[in-house]
Amino acid sequence: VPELPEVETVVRDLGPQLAGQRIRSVWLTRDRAVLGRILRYPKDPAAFRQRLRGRRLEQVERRGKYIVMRLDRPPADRAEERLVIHLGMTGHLRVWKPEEPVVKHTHVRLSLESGLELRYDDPRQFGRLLLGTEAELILAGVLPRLGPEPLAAELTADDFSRLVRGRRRAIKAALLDQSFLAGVGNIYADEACFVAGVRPGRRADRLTLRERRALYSAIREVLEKSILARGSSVINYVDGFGERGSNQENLAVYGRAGEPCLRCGTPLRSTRLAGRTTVYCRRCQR
DNA sequence: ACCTACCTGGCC
DNA sequence: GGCCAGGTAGGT
Repeated sequence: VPELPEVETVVRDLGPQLAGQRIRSVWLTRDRAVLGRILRYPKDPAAFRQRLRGRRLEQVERRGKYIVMRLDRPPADRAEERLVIHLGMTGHLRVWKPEEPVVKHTHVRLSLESGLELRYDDPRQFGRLLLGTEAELILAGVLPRLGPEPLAAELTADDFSRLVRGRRRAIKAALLDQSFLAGVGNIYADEACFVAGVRPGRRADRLTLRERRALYSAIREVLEKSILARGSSVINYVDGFGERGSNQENLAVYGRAGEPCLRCGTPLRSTRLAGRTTVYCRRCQR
């Protein structure tokens, strides 16, 4: 579900509600099988609870599709720990009033000093929670290395161009690879390729300089536009307040297979690429 | 650099 | 009942 714009929206929503809040208590589902899938580090639910209880949430940030919450320093002056959350396909992270009914598939609840509750629900259980220092999480192999942030000012068109030139796979496969670029998923990969006029199946290293530049701008454009629209709620994405985004109304190709291209009217084609449904216009995209 | 698996739920 | 879904990991 959530790609960069959706995660960014959740992070911006949660920041003010969570920053400075101490965690009073930690509730975890008693379903051990579910916990085993979701708690990636520490694996032991008791250890996870104990390490989180009483800690203060300092700041909420995003890295790729990950939500990163910095925690206050532990007593013994050890390195700073983070609570890292990936929403998978169907994860939701929201602040609730304690009296509000707990929705099905709620796996984690943190009660805060403010009296509110941070709840994590995830029907498909593809999301995950990690808690530890950066070194610890990297050592445990639970934090994959991520490529650059597509919206970072440091990533220039030339940088991007160089990265693309070095890949031999389909450009869309590269865009979906989080170690190549962090945060783009199936929706925005297709949308960016459309805006850039590039077929998703083109080999990355065969794109022209012009096309690589167009793609660089297109990626930033579709991501920024979606952030402004508070994300794409195609199926069940909601923001940190439980509200749907509106960027699904801006999507030109994703989910529009067979419908006329908005630019030329040709019916959009659907194919399978990198294991994902891929929609493009065979006339506008070369 | 591919597949397939991992889950639930919605739609045909 | 089967297929599909915005995600990754883990095996080949």
